[in-house]
Amino acid sequence: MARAATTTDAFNAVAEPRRREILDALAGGERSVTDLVEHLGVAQPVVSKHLRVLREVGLVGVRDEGRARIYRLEAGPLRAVYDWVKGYERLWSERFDLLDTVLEDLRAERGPGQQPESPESSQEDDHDQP
Amino acid sequence: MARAATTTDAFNAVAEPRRREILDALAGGERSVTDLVEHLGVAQPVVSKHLRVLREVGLVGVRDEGRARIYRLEAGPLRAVYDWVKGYERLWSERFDLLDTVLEDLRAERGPGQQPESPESSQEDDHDQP
DNA sequence: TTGACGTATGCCGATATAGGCATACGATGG
DNA sequence: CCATCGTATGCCTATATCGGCATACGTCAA
Repeated sequence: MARAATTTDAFNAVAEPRRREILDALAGGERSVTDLVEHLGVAQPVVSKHLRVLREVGLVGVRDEGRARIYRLEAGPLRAVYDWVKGYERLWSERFDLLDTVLEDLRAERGPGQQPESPESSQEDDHDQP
Repeated sequence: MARAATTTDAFNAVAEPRRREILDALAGGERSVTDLVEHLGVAQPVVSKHLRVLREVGLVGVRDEGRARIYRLEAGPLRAVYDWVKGYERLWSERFDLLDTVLEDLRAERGPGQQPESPESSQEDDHDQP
């Protein structure tokens, strides 16, 4: 067996940095291939090939305008990536690990039978690294 | 040039579904290799190899316990993925907002007891598979 | 020690990739 | 019709991959 095709899903398509750059560029608005070629500073066939991959996973859409092809971002498939990685958000902050420990300690101190006050509601703190 | 190594970064490491499964499993707590083998239902060498990749990008850590090796999640590197994809979140939300607007308009147009005018909404969708 | 256990590694084969280069192709303007 | 522009595609090479299988390695129990 070989590695999964880049066109398998957004995860694989987006693993390539150049393709991320393309998406980043398109996030600023529609662009023609030539536009992207200039923006990325790589050969045109390279860009066209990456665009093909992105199109196949539904991350970009195309529109014909005269002899040019205008590409646009279609972020939908990224949602799978987002949804997956989002679940790990709370895990990468050491500070948060510390907080976890503290909370656990508190819970323990309070003793069994006591409920911690609705910890479910405080979900959206932004845990940044110092 | 070939495709970037899976050990290049979290993006590449995580493109493999099996490795995501491993991380998901480890999110529930430390696990030995045998544990993971059972959990995933694949051959042991396969698991060991995936774990190697994950270790090389810093997504897991190991600890020796007797003859077993206990792996733990180390989510840090996922932050790069999260930070990148997070920027796109609002784009599919916007889409929904748009949809909401359209639906609202339709509802308003229809009014109490009115029919919606045949919506010619469907835009592009050029999902092609050559 | 011997042997069983838990893991890691080596080798193989089939498959794809990314980019370089040349070229094919459709649209447009003389 | 012909030349040119804007893009896509084909061919090529070097390189990795993932999984299967066998096996090496370290640890623990008799």
